[in-house]
Amino acid sequence: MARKLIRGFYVRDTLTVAQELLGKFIVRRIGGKLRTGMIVETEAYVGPQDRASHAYNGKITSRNKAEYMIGGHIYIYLVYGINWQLNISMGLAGAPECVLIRALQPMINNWRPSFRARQKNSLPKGRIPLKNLANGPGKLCRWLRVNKSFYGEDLTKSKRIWLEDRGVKIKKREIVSSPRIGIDYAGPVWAKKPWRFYIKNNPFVSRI
DNA sequence: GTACAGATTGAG
DNA sequence: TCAATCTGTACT
Repeated sequence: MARKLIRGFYVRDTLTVAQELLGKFIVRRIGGKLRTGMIVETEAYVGPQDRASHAYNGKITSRNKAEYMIGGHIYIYLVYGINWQLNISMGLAGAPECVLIRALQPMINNWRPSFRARQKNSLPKGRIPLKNLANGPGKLCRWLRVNKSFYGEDLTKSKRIWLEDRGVKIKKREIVSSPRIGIDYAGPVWAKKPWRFYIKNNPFVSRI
């Protein structure tokens, strides 16, 4: 039933994969337990021509070099000093393309974090509505407990994080595309590209 | 060495 | 509406 996504899935056209990632599952092993969420929102970044991409104009730095890896590797970085952003490299080695995972639908019915969990994740006290657990790129990284230590991780080989196809099919007409979030600096042409994708009417997307 | 802004978030 | 918070990057 559940099939782990293999290299071939990621080594394809980035805009296509960004849409096909909707309905796929991220599985994260923490200790002996699995934490799973269905991807409901993504954004595509297609360097080097994309002004919104960290790899615009072919720029390579120690921060963004994971973007150039062959599809299926994690490109993760910190924004605003606090929030990690989980990206997956796409395409062939040397192609600076990636997909940002913006929101997950957590695969749990209810969740009241333990004191220990709150400490480790800097989570607020009390019950956290499922809806607000992973409905944003920074929040889902906190929930999955991923950070710089996952930089360059191979999703097809890792024992602590990978992606699965569980047979959920998202139809074309269920996919909404819109401009990407927070990239006005890229100028009107690139900021307007409808490269943000999310599942229509899904309550777990970061915003409408 | 220093300055500056950001693929966000949560509080007010 | 705005501050938090820190790293990468550019420039002196």
